[in-house]
Amino acid sequence: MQSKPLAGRLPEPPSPIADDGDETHFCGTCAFSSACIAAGYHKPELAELQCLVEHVGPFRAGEHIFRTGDPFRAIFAVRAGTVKTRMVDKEGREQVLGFYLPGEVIGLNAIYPEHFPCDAVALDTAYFCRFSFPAMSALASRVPAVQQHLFRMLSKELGTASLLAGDHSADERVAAFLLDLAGRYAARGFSGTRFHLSMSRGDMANYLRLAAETVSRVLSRFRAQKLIAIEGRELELLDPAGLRGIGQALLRD
Amino acid sequence: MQSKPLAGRLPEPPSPIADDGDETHFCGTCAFSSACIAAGYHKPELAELQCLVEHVGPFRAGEHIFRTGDPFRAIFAVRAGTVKTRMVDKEGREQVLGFYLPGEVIGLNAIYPEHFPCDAVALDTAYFCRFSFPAMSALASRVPAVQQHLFRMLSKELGTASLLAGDHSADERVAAFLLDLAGRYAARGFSGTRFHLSMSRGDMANYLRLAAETVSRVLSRFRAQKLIAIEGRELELLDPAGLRGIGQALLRD
DNA sequence: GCTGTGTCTTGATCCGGATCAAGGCGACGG
DNA sequence: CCGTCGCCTTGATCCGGATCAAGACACAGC
Repeated sequence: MQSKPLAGRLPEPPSPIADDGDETHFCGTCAFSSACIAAGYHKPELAELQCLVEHVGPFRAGEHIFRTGDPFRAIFAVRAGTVKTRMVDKEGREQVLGFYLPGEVIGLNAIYPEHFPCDAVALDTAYFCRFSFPAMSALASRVPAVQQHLFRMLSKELGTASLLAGDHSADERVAAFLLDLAGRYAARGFSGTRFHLSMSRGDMANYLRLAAETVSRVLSRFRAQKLIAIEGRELELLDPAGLRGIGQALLRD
Repeated sequence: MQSKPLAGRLPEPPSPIADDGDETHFCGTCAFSSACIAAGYHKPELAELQCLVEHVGPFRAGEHIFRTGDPFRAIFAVRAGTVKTRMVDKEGREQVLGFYLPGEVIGLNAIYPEHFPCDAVALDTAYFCRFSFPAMSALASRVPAVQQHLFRMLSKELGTASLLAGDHSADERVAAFLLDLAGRYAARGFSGTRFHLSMSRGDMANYLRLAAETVSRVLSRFRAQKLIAIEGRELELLDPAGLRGIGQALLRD
């Protein structure tokens, strides 16, 4: 089973949400926040955005937010915790498609097939905002900022998908992965130099198309080279510039 | 430079377009056709779809439809010919992101960054419909079917991006690639068993994260196993079921 | 005709990372 | 307390595909 082996985990239940807000405000870290800001908080349409949102959770580590084949009815914004999405082929082999941090959105790849093409699994205790997609589409028709925001989120995810497309060395992959996580944490207002890796080495390796042993070796080497400090899943980037030098081929090509 | 080494190429200029239509009809093979059908051909809004379209081309093999960094103003539907999209890192290494056949759309990954994150290069003589994106967005706000279609196209491309995510053998990759192309040709009304490979072995290999030599060897082996007939870039699938058996791990996991 | 160029194919060798194997460590349950 | 179970780390070996190399072929230009 999934586990949370470390004693000192983030104290999520006490303060799970950066800014849950009142009736007219939205989570400050949320991917939709800029849509709200662009449209203005007080327009009546935004009240509808509140109406079509449903807070769901908590999900414990290992629990599914949705499963492959589930009919698509909503997208989910992560309010707290971390999620992996994955596909499992008929031989039972898992392929991790991505990790999603607070403020990021899962389920966009289900619009076209109308059924979720992958599983979403909580890596730690996680909370979500559930947006009914039909309601969201209807709102998008009336509020250009919401439509534009959906287009942008979809397009953005296209870009990240092509990030790990190339064939790169294990060092490049791991360095780029750590920097990517760091940047995403920083973009949401968290520390971009010290953070907790919510995923196991195995998930990380699977996502990066490496063996878990290789990831472990690379991390050990990076530590020996004073590029990072890492103990279990607690990570600190000691030399982001050095990592950038290693991983640059994968970043903003 | 790019070349078209084979003498007997498709006679594109004579009949480049499957169904170019009149004022109220659209290319039958076009990715937008279902949006038009869903909305009905005769609604006045669809006349606007005609207005915001501009036919561009021809582009000769090797010419750029857009370049990395160009400001994003429009998306392009392929009317005839084939396109590759690619990123080139600062060391000059190329990474092919995808190939686009008639009826498919390029440029969706530029919405978020607002600049094209990649080059689009014609692989043979190619023609396009250019859709102004601001106009398209405005139309999408008024015609739900257009909005929905854009969402679906974006979401669909997310799915294909995760197709080549896993780590698979060279045989699996090549088999899945050939079947993918076959399926896309068939979906547009072309033959799904005999078609021309517009891309070089090098581009194919680059896209599949293999060496060109490996692709060449795999194709030779598939030919020896009577799975395919291939001569230069002319391909026939002799045993699609056999290929499916090899590539199934990559197809609709 | 000859020559240069780019593409494709095939063979020989090499290497990065996968795989196999073993051991450490912390958490948990008896 | 000990035993089990995951997860992580490190070492030893192996292999698929990259790389190096050479040659075939078609075509364009002179």
